[in-house]
Amino acid sequence: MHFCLDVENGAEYKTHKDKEWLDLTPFNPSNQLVSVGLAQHVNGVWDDAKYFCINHSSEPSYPDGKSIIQNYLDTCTLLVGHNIKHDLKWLYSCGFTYDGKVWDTQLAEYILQRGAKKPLSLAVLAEEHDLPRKKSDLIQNYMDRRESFYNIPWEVIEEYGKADVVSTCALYDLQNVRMAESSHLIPTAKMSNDFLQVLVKMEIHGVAIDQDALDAVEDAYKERQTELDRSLHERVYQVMGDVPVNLNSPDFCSELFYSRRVVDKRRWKHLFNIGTDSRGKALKPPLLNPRQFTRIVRTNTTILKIPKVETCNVCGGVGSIDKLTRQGAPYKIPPKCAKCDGSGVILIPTSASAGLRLSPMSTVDTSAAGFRANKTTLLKLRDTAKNDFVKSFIDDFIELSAISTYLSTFVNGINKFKHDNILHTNLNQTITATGRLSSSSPNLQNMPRGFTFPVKKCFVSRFEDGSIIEADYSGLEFRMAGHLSGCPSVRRYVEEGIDPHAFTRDFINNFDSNLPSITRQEAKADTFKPLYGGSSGSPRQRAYYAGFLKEHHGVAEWHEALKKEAIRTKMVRLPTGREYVFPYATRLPNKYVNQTTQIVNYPVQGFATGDVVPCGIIATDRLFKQRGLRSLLILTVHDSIYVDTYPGEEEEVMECLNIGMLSIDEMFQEFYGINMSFPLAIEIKEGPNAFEMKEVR
DNA sequence: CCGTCTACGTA
DNA sequence: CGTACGTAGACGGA
Repeated sequence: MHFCLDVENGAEYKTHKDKEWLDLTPFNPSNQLVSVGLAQHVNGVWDDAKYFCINHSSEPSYPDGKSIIQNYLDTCTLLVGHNIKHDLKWLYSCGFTYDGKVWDTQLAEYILQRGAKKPLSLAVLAEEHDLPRKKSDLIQNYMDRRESFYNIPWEVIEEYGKADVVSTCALYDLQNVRMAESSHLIPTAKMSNDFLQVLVKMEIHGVAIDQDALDAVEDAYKERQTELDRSLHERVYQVMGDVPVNLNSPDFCSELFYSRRVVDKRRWKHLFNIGTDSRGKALKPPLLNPRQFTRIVRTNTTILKIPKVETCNVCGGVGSIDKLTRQGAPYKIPPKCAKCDGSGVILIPTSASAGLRLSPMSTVDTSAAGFRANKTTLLKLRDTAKNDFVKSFIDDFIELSAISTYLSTFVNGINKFKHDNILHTNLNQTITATGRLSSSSPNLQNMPRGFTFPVKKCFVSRFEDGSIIEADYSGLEFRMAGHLSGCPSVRRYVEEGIDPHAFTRDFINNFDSNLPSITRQEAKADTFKPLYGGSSGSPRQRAYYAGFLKEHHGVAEWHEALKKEAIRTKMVRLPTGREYVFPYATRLPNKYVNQTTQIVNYPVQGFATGDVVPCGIIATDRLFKQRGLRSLLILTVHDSIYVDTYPGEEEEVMECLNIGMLSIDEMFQEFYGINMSFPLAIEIKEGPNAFEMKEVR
């Protein structure tokens, strides 16, 4: 029996650090499940949606609503919904159970879009395909007034909610037709929907937070932040004089480091092609030789001077002026002095140069406010710095910037989103162009790497004497590039146990012994660059990139084949059937193929982290269930799985990870009917928290 | 108030 | 012509 389902729920506006955000989750005790709408597929058509009140301020709850819904779920074999992960989280959190399959119309639409990042809301899709519409205008006023669904009149909710179900049913019917026309996408849709059900569990489990550990790390960071802030402000005063200081401001930092002020920001942006394209990617800077670059910089900036502070001669230092209203009364808030902008002082430039006088080297160093003050640019220019004052300033500034991010994004992020010491991140399936997950609220995919980041001490087991176990695929993207391309040399590297990143490191370090050597971690970027169509860099990097494609010539040949496929079909298809569209793939007169870097990257990224890893996670989840483990899957970060391990289950959890994550061949047979016999390997770490992890043999 | 830009971090 | 992401703060135009 097939059903289509949609829930409505209460949502609370929350405040954290003066910022407001809407909490829609079932994990917030002030949010309630308000209603459930259900339509049933009978004799090939959807019946009229039934609508149940669960919790509402004025409407009595539907008599036996919960058990009626549970009875439907018990007979259901396919549950359809738009963004059904949200509905399932609510149902499970309210005690409902469901064992059948799901079909998320949003997820299916995402797969049908083939990497084109177009809107996926039910409203837009209904409009686009001329389906029965959502009735968003019914609730718009209530939403604007921030009325909770719990308080919106019941008749309105019922009409709105039923319309959502009807709209979703129609979209599902249409998708059946479109999927039949592109039947190679069906296995990906089915796998993704199975994966969705594991993700629901992961999000509900969440990560347990040790608040004391988090507070301790926060205190340590804040102490260091205060010290760096004080010391940097002192030094800024020496080189800038008595000016307003904001080390978070790109505008101020540009002037501080480069001693120049942009005359006309609009013209500056135009000159250096600063901005983002329709997909949010940075535009390419213009090609200028050093002479042209220097000339443009000189003619469009003024040199900054240390100002002398004088009392404002208009307001006499008060900052406001004695102006009366038309009625002759004084203003409640006296108008600001226009001359000094309310500061009471005016700054007269002297002949002394201000700032740290770094010289930008090229267009890549420019930004909208002038010049970039990020880690890479500053480290690059640090070598050209005239004295130790500048060098140590740069070091301390870089450390402060990092600590500020750690505190504002990560420490605050955890505190902002956790519910009762459990952090339920969102694992989003329909965001990326490639098919991998994204993570939000908070983003747990961009935490600094484990052993470098003490904040991870707060990620602990919820079980007394429990532990955190993490398993990740070794060199997955490199291996899958080898599988997809059939490159014999990549396969040989894997079979002979050659570490590709160590190889890269040694190649680059042996190229010229006079240059500083790089670490294995740093070499990773160089391994991936040629794999994803990159070729520019320093002489030793370029030599390595050329060497990579010569060594792994199968990869180079595959890149050419992919480009041809993209030009011919405007599409690239993976062995799993997943597709990506490249509508502008053409060969330009200079032989370069538009969108090359995406054409060669998407298949590897998508296959490895969008097809292989989800299959490994589904398999691991099945093993946990079969063995009745109490340990919980709690997170995945692209090529890794985290488990909150129940004490005593450590060995069995590691066994499940080993079997599950390495059963891709079987999983691919099941979902896609294809072989994936390329050798895979995983590494397993265990610890009392996500910081103190030790590799387990 | 909202979009753009910069910066931080990850695989 | 490495790719893919999310979040916070500053800024600037409505």
